[in-house]
Amino acid sequence: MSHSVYGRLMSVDRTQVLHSAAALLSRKATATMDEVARAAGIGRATLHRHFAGRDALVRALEQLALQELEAAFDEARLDEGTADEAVRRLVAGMEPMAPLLSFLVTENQLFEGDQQNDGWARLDARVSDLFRRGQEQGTFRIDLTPAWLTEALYGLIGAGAWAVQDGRVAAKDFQYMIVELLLGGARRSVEK
Amino acid sequence: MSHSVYGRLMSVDRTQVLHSAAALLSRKATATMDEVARAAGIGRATLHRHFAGRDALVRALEQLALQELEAAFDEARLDEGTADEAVRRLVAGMEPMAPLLSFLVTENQLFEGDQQNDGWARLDARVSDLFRRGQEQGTFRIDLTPAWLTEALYGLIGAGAWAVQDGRVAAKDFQYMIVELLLGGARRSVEK
DNA sequence: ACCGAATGAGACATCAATGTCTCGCTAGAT
DNA sequence: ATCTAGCGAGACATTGATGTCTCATTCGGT
Repeated sequence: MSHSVYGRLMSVDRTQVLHSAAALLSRKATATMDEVARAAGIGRATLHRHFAGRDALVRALEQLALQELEAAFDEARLDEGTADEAVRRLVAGMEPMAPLLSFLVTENQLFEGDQQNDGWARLDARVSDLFRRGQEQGTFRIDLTPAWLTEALYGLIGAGAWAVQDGRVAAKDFQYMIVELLLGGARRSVEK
Repeated sequence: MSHSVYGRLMSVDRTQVLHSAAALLSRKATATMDEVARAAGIGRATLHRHFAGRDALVRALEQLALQELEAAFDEARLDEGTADEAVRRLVAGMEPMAPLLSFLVTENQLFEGDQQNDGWARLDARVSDLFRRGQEQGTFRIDLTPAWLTEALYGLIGAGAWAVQDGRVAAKDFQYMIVELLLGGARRSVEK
């Protein structure tokens, strides 16, 4: 009896398939199952063996995103240091999954009417708490609700990913543009 | 011979159909032609008589959005008053088409590889010019490029539309949240 | 060297959406 | 009152993606 990581043989790495699917779908949301399979370098039948259908694939992508986001949030240590610094660490940690995020956000129209996956609620709460902490510490203005700042963060990350992919913003400026707009805003502040 | 507005009889109002299609598609981007027809209160065959196919429908929606955005930009008088005030007028004028905008932005993955519709380029240029003007007048920081601020504006409007539709932000706060974040940012400024 | 599990390729049925057509009807013009 | 353009409803063929199956092959473990 052989058992590798998960107790059985694994020729195709499920995670690797998901990542290439994410890369493709974030560029072409309507990509076919066959295109996803080819992009991952596997056959369509094999893709079907691992993910029952397109829905299952999207669900798996969502789970992957949730898991990686939780990890990124942990690593960003949202409750340490100033809220400013925590936001910077957060954006930096989220950059690698910006394309996947923007795909899932648009795909989340699937969940309209359905129960919201509470995994997203947990993440939203963590970000909201961060902004709330910044407000309580006097760093952030209190007239913008934490909920809105959370939405704005996602929106700006999506816009940034799109702008970079379209060549309107240099990839190296991704974090700076988002963080500076979110934290500092377009209006010039006398402090700074 | 009879000729009304456009030289012939019109039982179904093409613009009205497009607006209801926009309302539906912004909520459910994968809506079927049949669903679009039902939402507009017409038959599927009739919808097909007016728009050859789904592509043609999306193109028409795009043209409608371009036309209404141009009008909104004109009415916002982007080159009058301070850049701040112009941005406020701009966001106010764009609010009614926020859902349509967010739909088209995600749908614009269709144009990947194709030629970008230069109508969008014109609009982008007008917004970019506004931000550039604000920079030259010393109101806006110069380390955020006009191109990025333009993308951010679209991104925030999309995020705002989504947040409102999802009940996370009150509709009446839509303009305020977007404008204040875009102009003032999350970091509290001593002036204000 | 052997064996079995998993894969790739392809065939196949299914299904949903699309696009086209016909036909009976109605509203508006004359 | 009549006529006709345009509509709704439905039937129909077509298309493309999906999901399932089979079979030969390959790769890893023993």
